[in-house]
Parts: sequence; C-alpha cells; structure tokens
Amino acid sequence: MSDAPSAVSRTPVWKSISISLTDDIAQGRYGTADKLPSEAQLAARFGVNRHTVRRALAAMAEQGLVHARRGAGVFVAAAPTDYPIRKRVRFHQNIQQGGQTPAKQILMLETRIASLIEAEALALEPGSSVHVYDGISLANNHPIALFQSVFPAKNLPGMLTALEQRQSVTEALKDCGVADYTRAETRITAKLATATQALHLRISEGAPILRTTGVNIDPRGQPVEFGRTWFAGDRVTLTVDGR
Amino acid sequence: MSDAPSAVSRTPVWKSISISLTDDIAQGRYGTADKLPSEAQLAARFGVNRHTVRRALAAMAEQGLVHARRGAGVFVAAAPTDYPIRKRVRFHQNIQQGGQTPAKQILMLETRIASLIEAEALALEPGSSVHVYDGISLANNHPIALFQSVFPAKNLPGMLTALEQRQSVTEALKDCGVADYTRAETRITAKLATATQALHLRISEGAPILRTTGVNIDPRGQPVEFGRTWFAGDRVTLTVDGR
DNA sequence: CGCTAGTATTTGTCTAGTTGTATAGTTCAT
DNA sequence: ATGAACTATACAACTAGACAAATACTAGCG
Repeated sequence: MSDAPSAVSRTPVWKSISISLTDDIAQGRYGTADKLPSEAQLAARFGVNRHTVRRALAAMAEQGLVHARRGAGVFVAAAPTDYPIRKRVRFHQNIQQGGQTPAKQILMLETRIASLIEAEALALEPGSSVHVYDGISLANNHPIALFQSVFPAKNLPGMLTALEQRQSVTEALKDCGVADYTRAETRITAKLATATQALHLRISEGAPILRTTGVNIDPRGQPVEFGRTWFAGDRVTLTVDGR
Repeated sequence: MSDAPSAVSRTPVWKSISISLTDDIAQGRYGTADKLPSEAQLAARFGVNRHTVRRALAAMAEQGLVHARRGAGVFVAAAPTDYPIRKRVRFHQNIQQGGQTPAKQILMLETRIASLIEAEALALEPGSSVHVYDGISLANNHPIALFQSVFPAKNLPGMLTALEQRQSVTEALKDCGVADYTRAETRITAKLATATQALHLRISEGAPILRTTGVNIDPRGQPVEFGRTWFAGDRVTLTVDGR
C-alpha cells in the first residue's frame, strides 16, 4: 500500500506481451507462416517466465493469430490482412489474394427509406427507398470487419434475395444488371470499438477500429452502393496505392 | 506484546519488523540481490499475519532497500552505481572502474529500415537500413539499464555477428574497422518505467528511469552509433565531468 | 545418396510456491 | 462512534522446475 507512483498496472503482463507480439506481426516483423522465436527466447526477451509467454501466445492463438506445433514452434497463422483500397475494391478478391479464405455473415437484410446521409451519398431524392445489407466479413473464419452496404432500391429489384444467395456484393450486383463498378471515393477514420462492434469482431471494447466510407459507381457514373466498413484495427492494414 | 506499559508512543509491529529486517541486511545476513524468506515464512518467524510483514516490506521497498517480484520473491536491492558520462563513454570501463563486473545480455539483434529519428540522428538517407542491438546492461550480474544501439548498416557489414560474439560495442566496432569513437552529445531526461522495462530492470512499474540519448562519432566526425539507454533511476547515478 | 539412430529443441502439462489485491472482521485507544 | 493496526481468508497473476511428447537436426553407416 501507499506507493507514491500509483500508476497501477491494471493490465496483466501477459496481455501486454500479447499486444507487443501482435503489433510485431502487424508491422510485418514476422510474416505469415513464419516461426516466432521459441517460448524460451521470448521469455528472455520480455523478462518473464515461460508460462507467462505461453499465456500471451494462448490468447493470440484463440484469436487465430498464431498456432503452435509441439516440438516445432509457434507460427504466424494470419498476418494482419493487407486490404488494398483501389479503383476496384472487391472483398473476396482482396482476401484471396492474401492467401486467405473469405466469407461473409449476414446480420440483417432490409429495405427501408434512405437516411439523409445515404440519400446524399447515392444522389437520391429524399425519401427514396434503399436496400441495406449489414454483415460481418471473415477471413479464414475470423472476423475482419463489420460492414453496411446501402443500395438504391429503384434500379435494383431482387437485390436482397441475390445478396442472400450470393453473399458477394459483386455477384449480386451482376445478377441485377450491374456488370462493373468502381470506387469513387474512400474516406478513412479511426474509431474506438463500441460494445456491439467489439462483440462481433471478437476484440475488446475500446480497441482501435478503422472505419472506411466509400461510394461505388457504375461505368455511367451512377452511384450503386454506399458502403461503410469497420475494420478491426489490429487485424487489418489498409493500403492505398499511389493513384 | 503487552508491556512497555504507559509509554505514550508505541511503535507499530510492522515498523519494528521493518527495522529488524533492515538491520539484518545491514549486518550482511542477506546480501545484495539475495532473496529474503517468503512473506509467509517471515510472518511465521515474527508471529504475525502475512499482511503485517507486507507492510514492513512495503516501507522498505519505498526506501529502495528491497524489491519484490511477483511469483519470485523479495530481493535485496543493490547500492547505486556511479556512471560517468564523458567524451569516451564505455560501459565495460565505467562499470569496472566502480569495482564491479560488467556484462551484457542480448535481447534482440536485427537489421531493419531506420526510423525517422534514427535516420536523422545518424545523418542517413530516409529508408537506409540499420543494425539494431537491444539489450540489458548488468553490473555484478544484476540489471543496470536497458539500451538500444542503432548502427548504420552500410558501412558496418558483419556488425551483428560481431556484436553477438563480442558483446562489447567498442570491440565489435573495432572488428568493423572503427578503431575509436567519441560521444558527440548526450541528452538526459526522466521517465517512468513501462511494464516491460520494469520487468527487465527488476523495478516496479512507474519507478523513475533516467533515459540518455547519445550519438557517437568516429574521428572523422561520421556518426557510427545512435544509442538510447534507460537506467534504473535508483540504481545508477549519472555523473557529468566538468571537462 | 538415403536411411537410421541419437541428441538437442520445442511445445504441452503438471505440481508447487510466491507476491498482489480484495474483502471482511477483530481489537483497541482516543 | 471513529479510525488505525492487525488478523483471516480467498483468489489472481506470476515464477519455478520437472517431465512428457512431438519435432528438428546431425552424425554415422549402408
């Protein structure tokens, strides 16, 4: 009691180790399928007992970041996914290119009146109706991001059922007659995870989140999708090409 | 626990325990870096509750006499070491001059791209690669400081292996053709120990730390090392010569 | 060259001990 | 009553060491 510098270490040591290693992976210090230093070496590096390192690694393994092979070592399972933001942003393509398996989980599909923001982004009359697609993006069966896609309902009948069957936005749009689309603009900001977001993304509340907002347009320049995506900050690295 | 009857001021039990243990250390019954008996054992010896012993130990820790490591025990802290900062700062020399045995423990050796700060300190092009040497400085086998030495990679091939074998920066540099070097500038600031630093230095989180930042240059004035050192504040006294 | 056997590493599991922290209760002097 | 000193108990976090099980490495042999 009565310690002057009461900067109480509320976070357990193993958690800070886990964060440090996760960051190392995120920074590319250890690449996908790379072997981490042995538990003994890590224990020496962090100045703790091997068991404390093990607890940190266990937490990372639970998140699917690493996996251990007895006698061999601990390997990076999924380096933070590189998610390129280009003219043509395609979730499935982006994930597959990184050697991972993409998937989507539907949270909600509905048709409703567009909000002001949505109407403006899609260049719609106020009061127009839109299809809304809420869901979770997964890579290798681990949640990467939450998203909400908003489509103008007028030109896209049957979009909801198409989304339900296809899961892929690209293919659903193709079913509805939109063969191609490109990203007109993307905005990126940093947020902190709310409780619900944290739950869905399997991160802790208050963890950093990358929010991107983008509008996709068809070749004629008509907006076809207004999308917002919340990426788990430590699981994804957004990369923006020069152009 | 009864007599000394009407005396107005009775010293608390924990204080007398603290005095007793302090005396034991002063008498050399527990030497530097020795582990004291566990709190439970001390509680039994003094016939009190463990918490009373803890209060005594807390008082001693506040005076820098002992330091506790969770799960490991309570250890007798070392007397502060004098560390002179001069034109030629040499760790091994400095420690030996104080009659102690120097040693270094490698935490990490790597080659990577220089950060902005590092590039500027070493007068390198942005994006140049550097050798980085993370480690712990020990005197008489207990930690004095954490350090990070950054060397320009271009002029120093084989520096990492040299460091691995030699441990001494001076000798490793000699192996790489740098016969002599002097300290161009040293900055000193005070910080608080982070969790990891505290673990390595065997101090408590939030304890004071002296951070020195320095650049060493070769006789031609070329920067050869950018070093940062975090000294355990209550274990080291930095001295600066008038010179 | 390929195979095997032995050795060293590395992760998995178990047991035991130690400090850190929280809660609750007792005693006692003022 | 009130608060300080101390006791009692329980659990969390971390250390320490040992051993088993799986893997990687290496030397030697055919």
